[in-house]
Amino acid sequence: MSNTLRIATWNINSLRLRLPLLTRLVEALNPDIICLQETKVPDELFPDTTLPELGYPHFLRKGMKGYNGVAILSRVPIKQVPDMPLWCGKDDCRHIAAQIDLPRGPLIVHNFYVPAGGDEPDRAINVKFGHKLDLVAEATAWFRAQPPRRAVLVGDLNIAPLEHDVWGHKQLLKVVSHTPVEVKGLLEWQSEGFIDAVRQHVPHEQKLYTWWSYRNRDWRLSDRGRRLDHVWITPDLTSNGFEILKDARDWPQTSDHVPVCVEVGV
DNA sequence: ATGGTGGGGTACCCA
Repeated sequence: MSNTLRIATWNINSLRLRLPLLTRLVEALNPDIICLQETKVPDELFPDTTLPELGYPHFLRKGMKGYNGVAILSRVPIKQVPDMPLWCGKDDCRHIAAQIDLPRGPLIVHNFYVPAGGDEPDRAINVKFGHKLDLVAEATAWFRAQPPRRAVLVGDLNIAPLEHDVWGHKQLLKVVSHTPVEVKGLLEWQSEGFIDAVRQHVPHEQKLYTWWSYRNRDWRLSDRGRRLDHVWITPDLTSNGFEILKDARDWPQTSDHVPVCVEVGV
């Protein structure tokens, strides 16, 4: 018997504005669990009557006014994992974790929104870059102290770690999201017990993106993408396959990120 | 080299 869960992640860049697009996501990917980042909605304004109609009666959310915000929507019952760290001492709604009780034992789903990090890749002059590095380092230390098992970690991690996770490796070495110090940090975090559940299916010399800037008029033609959105699993789970919903980048009034979905053997 | 486009919320900040 194989038990699987389809787990999707999407930086939706305003949940309220793009609520209609969630229907398309469900039709295209049929996920059991949807992890969202940049919901940009305070909890008291969360659309909690619409989500059950979409087929997701179970959800957790952690939102604030204007910025950031994460949510986990589920077809099956979930409960919030309590007592998670306040990363970098900030209560800025960048992480939420769910527990799903399954026949083989509980599964933990972590949903992260790592800071973008500003423009200048130098923490001496850009506190946002320092914040990004610090959050990644804190998360690394946290998972080192309590090694994950039966866990899935998803989110907009805002770092493209591999050469072919960006359109131009050399061009982007000094661009925030692909600098060596960020890449090193992200890979160290991943090495605390996780496997890249998407890249394991794709040769490393093949380009793979999940984000295309709004600033390119013809995003598909210029194809200056980056793989900023990730799905990691612990080795006691299996990644049976994945989908990067590139077509979502052409949806009306869409996000600059596209959804990523992995079918996980749990 | 620069600026290009979005969202939030109503002046800029953030991506």
